[in-house]
Amino acid sequence: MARERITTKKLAELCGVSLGTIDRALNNRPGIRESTRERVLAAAAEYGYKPNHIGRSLQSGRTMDIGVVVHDLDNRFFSQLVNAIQQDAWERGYFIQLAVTLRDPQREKAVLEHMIERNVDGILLFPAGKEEELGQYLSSLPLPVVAIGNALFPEGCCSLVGLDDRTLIDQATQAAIQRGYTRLGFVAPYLKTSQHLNNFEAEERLNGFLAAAQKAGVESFVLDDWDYLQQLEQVPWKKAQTALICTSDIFALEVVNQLHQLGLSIPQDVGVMGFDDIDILRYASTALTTVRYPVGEIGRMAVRRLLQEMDDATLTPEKVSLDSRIIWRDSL
Amino acid sequence: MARERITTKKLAELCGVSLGTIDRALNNRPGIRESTRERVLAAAAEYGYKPNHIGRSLQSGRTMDIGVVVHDLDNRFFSQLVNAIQQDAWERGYFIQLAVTLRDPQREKAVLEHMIERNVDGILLFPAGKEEELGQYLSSLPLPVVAIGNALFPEGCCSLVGLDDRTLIDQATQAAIQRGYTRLGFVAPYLKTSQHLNNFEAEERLNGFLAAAQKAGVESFVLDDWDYLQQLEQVPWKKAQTALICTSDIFALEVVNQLHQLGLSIPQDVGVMGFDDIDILRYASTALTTVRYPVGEIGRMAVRRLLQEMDDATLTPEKVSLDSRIIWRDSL
DNA sequence: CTGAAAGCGCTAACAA
DNA sequence: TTGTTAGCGCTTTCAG
Repeated sequence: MARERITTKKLAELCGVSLGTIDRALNNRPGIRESTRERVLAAAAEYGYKPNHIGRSLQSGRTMDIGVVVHDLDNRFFSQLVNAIQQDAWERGYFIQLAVTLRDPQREKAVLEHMIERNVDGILLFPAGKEEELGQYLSSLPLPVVAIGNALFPEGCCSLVGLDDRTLIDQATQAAIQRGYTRLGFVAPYLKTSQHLNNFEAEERLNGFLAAAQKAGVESFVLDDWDYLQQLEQVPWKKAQTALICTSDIFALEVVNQLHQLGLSIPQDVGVMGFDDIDILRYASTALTTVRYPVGEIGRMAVRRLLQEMDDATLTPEKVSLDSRIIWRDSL
Repeated sequence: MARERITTKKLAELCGVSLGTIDRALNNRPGIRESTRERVLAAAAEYGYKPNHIGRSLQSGRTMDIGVVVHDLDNRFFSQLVNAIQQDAWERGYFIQLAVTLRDPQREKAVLEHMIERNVDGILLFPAGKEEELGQYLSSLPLPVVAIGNALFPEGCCSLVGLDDRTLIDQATQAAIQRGYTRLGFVAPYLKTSQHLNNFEAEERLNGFLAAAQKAGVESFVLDDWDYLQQLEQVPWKKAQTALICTSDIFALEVVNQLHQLGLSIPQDVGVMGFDDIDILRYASTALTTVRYPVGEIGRMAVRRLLQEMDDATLTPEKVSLDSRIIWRDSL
């Protein structure tokens, strides 16, 4: 806690010049004698002048901040995402304002309002709400928003960067079938209880799963509620070679724990496939086969797209799907 | 992308009143006729007026933002920390500006400069630099800084919220000795290569380890370089019951992987103790005994202390150490 | 090459 | 009860 911040005005007094001259010196503008510039810069250094970004923002109408809104950070996926975004944004000269929704559409709205009041130049959002209202609200905002992962309804109200979830799970399911599994289970615990939330990704994955199972004509079931671990106790594993396709690695790891509890071996008795390829799989009790979620690339792509839209307000919403692939390990 | 934002000035024109009246209506100030207030509020709603935080900040001198600077977010510990901070700050009406240092003192300095230019009201910092310069720099800032985890040198230049690392590891080491281990290894890979960095926590833990080992008079060794996993191949495990005390769970998990590779059983052949109690231990191949790092409480305590110092500039730096304890599981 | 003045959006102080 | 004015720190005119 120390000396007061000095402003351009005081600097002008101290140097005995006008504000215009200070500005020309500090910001490398032309039309100033070299000796004057040096004198000003020397004084600025001496008195520890630091530009006041607030004043500059008010004048320029830009804050060089982008707002990042995700569900939470306890979730490994989001922390990796935010990390990638922050890094990339920093390198492009932008700062991050961070807030979380806790999957609560009300809070999402509140957070977005705060972001707007703070005049961020653009927003990256992992949407929690799915109501039509959210889409309209976002389209009405005076700044660009890019959605990540979850799509918004109605579509087309803002750009989306994510994966082609449906096709990927379709392919993963087919791969499981090719490996000889004759019964397929899909694990997406929150699908049932949070229908009012934006579960675009999970729904797309479910659709991909169902499509593949139907095409192949194999038996299938869906565990879409939070009692999914107990449900596993009821499955007649011996009746058919079963593979469990999970919407995320975390659920897959829980499934693995539970299967071990039940005395079942993986993949001999049951096959398990995850989704995300989170880094902690490295330490897991079973090496999990999974679909890679290129979280870093998605973060960077989202930043890139957002900056484009910030730069050119006439750009129309676009859907960007990144590539991915199955990472084969030991669980399926 | 839609209608322009409306300002108080335009609102005043539209309502046919003055700026002062607009202010009184919008901010619930006294001295305005109720009917006028209602008329203004109705107009504000109709035209979608939203306050401009930038203008307000410039006038008030406060941004209601706090800067959060950590090493990175890939590290689970930091993402949990930031999560706790963000939640708590939000509830107290503050927003988070987030940036990472990547453990680079240069970048740390750059990031802090940006935070200051953006006029955050206070900063929470997990320090990367250790030079005396950083301490002096921080004390010279016109806003309060609270350090988390790592202390700053020279001490006393800002408050610190963390654990009593030395005592905790001392106790953990003693506990290992009581369990019958007769040789003790300490694992802190980065101690050797990053001596120019702020490793206050790790150094304190090393000191605690050495103190306990010396008191008990047992054989001890330290693995302080990045080849620690290879080093494990050289240890004559059969010669004495060995316990490995690790500075963090991540290293402990790597150690566990490597010991398994070497065909050793835990804890029969070797004991392993971690530090942090990160949540992913739940899925790990071995249930790790560890020292809990109360990351949520530390984040909240840091926010609390920072707000106090923001509120009262006369407060003098203080060191806050939170309680912790050993979580006994299967690895030691 | 330099200075003066206006204005970004908001609030606070003072008049009316 | 309402209006007017000045100013937060900075940039951008337009004069000189």
